[in-house]
Amino acid sequence: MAAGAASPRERYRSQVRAEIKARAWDQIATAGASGLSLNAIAKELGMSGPALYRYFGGRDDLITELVRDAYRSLADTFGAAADAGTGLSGLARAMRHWALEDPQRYFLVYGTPVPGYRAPDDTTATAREIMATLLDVCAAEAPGSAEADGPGGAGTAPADALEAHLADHRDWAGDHPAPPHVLRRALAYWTRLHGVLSLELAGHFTGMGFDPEVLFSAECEGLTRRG
Amino acid sequence: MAAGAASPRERYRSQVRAEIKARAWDQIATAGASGLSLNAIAKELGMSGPALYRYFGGRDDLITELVRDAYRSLADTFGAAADAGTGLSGLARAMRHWALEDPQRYFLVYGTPVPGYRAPDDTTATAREIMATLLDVCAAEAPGSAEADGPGGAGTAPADALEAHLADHRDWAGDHPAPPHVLRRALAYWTRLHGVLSLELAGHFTGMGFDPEVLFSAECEGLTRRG
DNA sequence: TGTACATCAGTGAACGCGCGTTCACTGATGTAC
DNA sequence: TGTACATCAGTGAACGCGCGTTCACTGATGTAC
Repeated sequence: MAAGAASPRERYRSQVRAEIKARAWDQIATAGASGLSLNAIAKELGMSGPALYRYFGGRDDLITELVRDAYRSLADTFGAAADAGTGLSGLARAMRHWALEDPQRYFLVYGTPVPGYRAPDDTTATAREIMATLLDVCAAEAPGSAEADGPGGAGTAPADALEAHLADHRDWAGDHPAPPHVLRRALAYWTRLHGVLSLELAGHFTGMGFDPEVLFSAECEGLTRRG
Repeated sequence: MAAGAASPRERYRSQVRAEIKARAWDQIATAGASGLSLNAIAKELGMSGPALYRYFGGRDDLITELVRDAYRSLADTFGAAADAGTGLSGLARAMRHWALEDPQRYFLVYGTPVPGYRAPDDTTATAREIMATLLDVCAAEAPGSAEADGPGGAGTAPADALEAHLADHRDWAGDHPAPPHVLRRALAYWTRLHGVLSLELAGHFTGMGFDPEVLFSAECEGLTRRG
């Protein structure tokens, strides 16, 4: 932190900004993102509606900022989990924890897209950072060759087709040196986690009788060990 | 159809009801479920706002009806795919087709839950019907014993733990005679499909460079064949 | 076939509401000399 | 240290808007005799 000391005004400003965001998150948790209201936030903060325009360009700007923060916090969570050296399943558990901690934050990123809205451009970079972390951990953990994969892994025609396809379509991996079978595993792992999480968070397992965590664990390990 | 012939009035009524719903779907596709407006629907239909109250109790009733229809149409799609005898991957492809046909319909069922709203009770029954169909097809296709599963299948500790857990927590399967390893495979299959679909439909693969369909196919076959 | 009545689709005015946002203004806080 | 000025947080009134919903009413369609 080499930046000059923030002036009192700047400190105050960012404090209020943070408070506004906190209230915004509360509201999203209560009424969903579409129920977010500037006036309601202002009221909860004990100030008048128009005051918020000192801090955000408007409702859309505020939401954009929340989306950005949500992406950022997942990327950080991922980064920390990778540094902890707990491997792929550590990454998965970190993600599940992050999601359960605030389901609406998860949904703001991975939930139903609102038709008109476009996420800010820099989230793409953050999304790739997340994938890069996943690829790092995946590469470190992967067996040296594809044939170590089992059912659903290399050796089945569609999995081979996918690996071949990914070898030629790896924009999302940037310049990561991961070989195709790692790309495939990372991608499959990623989607499987989201499969369990999105259903769990949306409540589609409630009333089914089983514990989502057990299912999650099984999906966690499914791609990393073999039977 | 043994019911008595519908009176002209009844015919007209259900026609208008259908038209209202159709417009509602259009609107959801355009602005998301939260942007659905009775007045706007009425305007598009060339009638006044209050007229809709002849057909639905109000906005919430209309949405509830749409949710019910969405569940029903997926259950029917599943049923037809099962009858077609195209196996598990036929089921999966039918589901993907159903989802791509109208992403907002998918999201109305599996997307971000709106915190206050509760789905109508009878959707639970439809949801179980869907799982029952999945179990049927899964059971027909499954190898006779668990040991035929590969990596991520039986033989790994978490997968065994899941099977054991499911053997004791099978409310969702009703009285379906499927053995534990079929329960596990059905559930894993189900969540994996949703993993790819929810990310694809929400647009998280756009700009990544690969074709979601290839990934989907790989996940389709992953649990059904072995390498 | 014709008349009397009931049903019911649809209208138009009105209700209260909360929303995002603008604008001119006040008053406190900081800065420059 | 004190004064003059600039910055800027926050207010309150007002704007137009679209929303869901109610209500009394009109007029057409169906039914019963």
